[in-house]
Amino acid sequence: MVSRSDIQPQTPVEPCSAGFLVLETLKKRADFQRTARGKRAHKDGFVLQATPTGRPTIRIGFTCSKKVGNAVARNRAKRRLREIARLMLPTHGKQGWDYVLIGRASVTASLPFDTLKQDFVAALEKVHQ
RNA sequence: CGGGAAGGCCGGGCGGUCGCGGCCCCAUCCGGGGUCGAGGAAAGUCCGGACUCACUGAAACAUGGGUGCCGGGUAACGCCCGGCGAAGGCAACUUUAGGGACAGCGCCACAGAGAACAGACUGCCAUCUAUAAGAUGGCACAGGUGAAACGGUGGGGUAAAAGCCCACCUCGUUGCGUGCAAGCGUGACGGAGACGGCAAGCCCCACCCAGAGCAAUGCCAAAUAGGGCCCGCACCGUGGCGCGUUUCACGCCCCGCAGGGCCGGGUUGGCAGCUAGAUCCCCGGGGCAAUCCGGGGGCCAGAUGAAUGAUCGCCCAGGAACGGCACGCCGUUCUGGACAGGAUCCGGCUUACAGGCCUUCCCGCAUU
Repeated sequence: MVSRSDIQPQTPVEPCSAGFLVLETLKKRADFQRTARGKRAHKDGFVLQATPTGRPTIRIGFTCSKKVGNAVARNRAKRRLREIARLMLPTHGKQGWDYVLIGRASVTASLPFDTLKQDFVAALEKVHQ
C-alpha cells in the first residue's frame, strides 16, 4: 500500500516561478477509496471529497462513471474538472490533502465555467472546516 | 420552373492568452524551444484476415457450424462489381435468404362444401313423382371463402358439362443459333393433361470452416512456495498411449540407480509486443466496373485513472423577431454548430448523424 512517491519525495512541493504547484494525480483504487471515507461537499456540477494524508503534496483524482454519459461526455466532464483544479487548487488547496472530484450527469459539462470555479472554492472551504 | 432517381463530398474556419500527451533538441539545475496529436462512422463487436500461443501430421468418415443463380475482384469473406431470372415503377431506376418439393418426414391458422391418394354447400342438366318442393342419376362450368381451390385464353362438343377434343400459352423431352456461364431466342415431338405451397421446418446435395485471444505472448525485478522434469545406466513387450472413429506415417512408454543438468506457478510493478501498413497522395496505363499494374513523393496518435480543454475576438453556413420596400431582397438585434472519441492492426457489414455542397439521369410544363 506504499507507492513509490512516498519512498523518494523527489519533488518538494513549493511554488514555482509561475505560481503553480506541481500537482500529483491519484491513480490507485485504494487512494480513491480512502478519500471517499473523508469529508465531502456536494455542488451542482460535482461532488468534492477530501481527506488529509500528512504527506507534503497536494494530490487530486477525478471520477466520471458511466452514469455521466457516453465516452465523449465523460471525457469532457473530466477535462473541465481537471481545468478548475489546475486553476484554483494551487491558491485554495491545502498541502498534505488528497482531493477527489466526481462528475455528475449532464451538469458538469454544461454549467458555466465561472460558476464551476466559484463552487469549487466554496466546496474547498467547506471541507477544510 | 416543378416533381423524382442515382452517386460522391464536407461535417465549421482564422487568430490571441493559459494549459495537456508522445518524440527530438538545448540547458549544471529551475526550465526553454521545435514538431506531431481522433472518425466517417474511431461506435456496435456481426463477418473475414494478419499476428501470438496452444495443438504430432495426412487421408477418409462422423459431429458441429456456415454459404447457396452465373461470371469476375480480393489476402480472405456471408463483402464488392458486372450480368441473368423474378417482382415493382410512365420512366430514370429500385428490391431480391434466388440449389433440391418424384429421397423421406412434417406443417398449411381463420374462413370455406372441400387444404392434398380429393370432395360437392349454393348450383346446372335429365328422368320420375308432381302445388311449393322432393327423389334418383349425370356434371364440376358459375357463385361464395381464403395467402393458396386440382391449369389459363379462345373454339369445338354436350341434355348440361369437363383436356372430352383442338389451337396457342404452360410443363416435359429434345434439336439448332447465340453467350465463358446463369441464360436468351427459335423449332420439333399422335410427349403430358395438372403435377398446390412452405426447405428464413427437419432434411437432401455441393462447397467451405473447426482451440484461445494483445488482459494473446516474451523478458526483467521483487517477494512467496517448496516441488517437478530431463540426460545417462539398466530393463521389458510386439502390447499399450498420443482429447470423435479408422488407416498410414511419426513419436512416447514399467520399476530401480553411482552420477550430471534444468525449471515451473500465481502477482494489474516495469519493458517489449506498439505501430511503416493488403498505408496515404499525385501521375500514366489495362478493365463497362469492382479493381489491378507501373512510376514519383510522403510518414500520418501510440496513451495506460488513459492526452485535444478553458476563455476572448472576427468571419462562414443555419434559425427567430422587428423594420423597409421594387415581393424576394436588404438592414438591425438575439440565438446557434449533428452523431460522436482511438486502446494490437487491417478489409467489410450494420447502426447514429444538425446542416450544406457537387455531378449525372428521368418525367411533366413553358420557351426557342
